[in-house]
Amino acid sequence: MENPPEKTPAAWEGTPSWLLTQTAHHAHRLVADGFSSVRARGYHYRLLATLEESGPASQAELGRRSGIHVSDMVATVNELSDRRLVERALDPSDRRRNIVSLTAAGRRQLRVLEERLARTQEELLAPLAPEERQVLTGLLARLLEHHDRRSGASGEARS
Amino acid sequence: MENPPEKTPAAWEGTPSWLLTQTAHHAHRLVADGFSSVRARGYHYRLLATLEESGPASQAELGRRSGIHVSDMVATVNELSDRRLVERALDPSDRRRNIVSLTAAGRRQLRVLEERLARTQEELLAPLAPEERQVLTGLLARLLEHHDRRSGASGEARS
DNA sequence: ACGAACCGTTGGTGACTCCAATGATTGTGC
DNA sequence: GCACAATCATTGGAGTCACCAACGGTTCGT
Repeated sequence: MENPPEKTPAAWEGTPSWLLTQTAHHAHRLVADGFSSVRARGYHYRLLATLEESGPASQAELGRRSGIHVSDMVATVNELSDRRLVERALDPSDRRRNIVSLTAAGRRQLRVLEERLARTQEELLAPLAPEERQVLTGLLARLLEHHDRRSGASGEARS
Repeated sequence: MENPPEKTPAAWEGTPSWLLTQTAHHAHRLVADGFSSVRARGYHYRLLATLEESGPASQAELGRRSGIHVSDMVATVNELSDRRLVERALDPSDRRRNIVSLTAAGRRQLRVLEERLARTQEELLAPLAPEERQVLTGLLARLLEHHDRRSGASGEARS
């Protein structure tokens, strides 16, 4: 051709939304890669971590706590209970519910995932100085809180 | 129940990767919402913008320029050409290729999408002061560049 | 006891990304 | 010139994350 020399950096590449989503894509890939080496994915970690933090609960309750949609919770619990990382037991006091709880193996798996996750954070923020990392997380946290409030506003378990 | 009072903020909620992906999720939703009101999605905008910036090209070439996977390019071009926003013509000099080009309607649509996108950026960054916005985009850009280099390293059409 | 609300489950949608395989076409090496 | 390699468009699939509608079973409020 006769017009390719132009190295146009693409209009959208400077937009905050692009920077955010692309960086997040890298972050997600790093996390997923770290998890996949132990046959896990994001939902697995979130569920295990939620279970350890707030204890056994019904799937609906866990969904509220972890932000995982109830219908996705089914598959997640299935996958984890197939590998004996969580246990699904009937609630004798309410036969609608399954009470999901962490097994010893699940707790061990969680430790592994936490370690993987921590290493990923390092990798993700590698090019930034400690100070800059704080600035970044601070700004992101503010953005996140702002948008969480106006839409969804999840994370309310309190009565 | 009898044990919900604990308001555990969840371990992962402070991790940079969580903040990033969640904020990006909001960003993506805002952008998608803005686009969907004119029946468009991210790929449509990216393709239209790429076409305007670097001119008509084959689908493979457009894929390289826009970062859209070739197999997704097919569907994207289909959708846009169905609505006469782009044109798919056979390349007389190479019968393997389709030469995709922008129509007048496509250019108009691009103007609309750009306007939507710009408004979305405002919405996204609403809680941040102008100075903070610059800091954020700067940090994100550095992260993105870093990770773009080590993986993929796409965006190289020049020799 | 009846209806409302809740629970788990199934099955589907959508966006974005990526991969493998295929047939047609072009270019290259010999 | 011809066989082989490379390129192009296309199809079909996968995987992650998120969300929705509907179902039957269960419990709760009235």
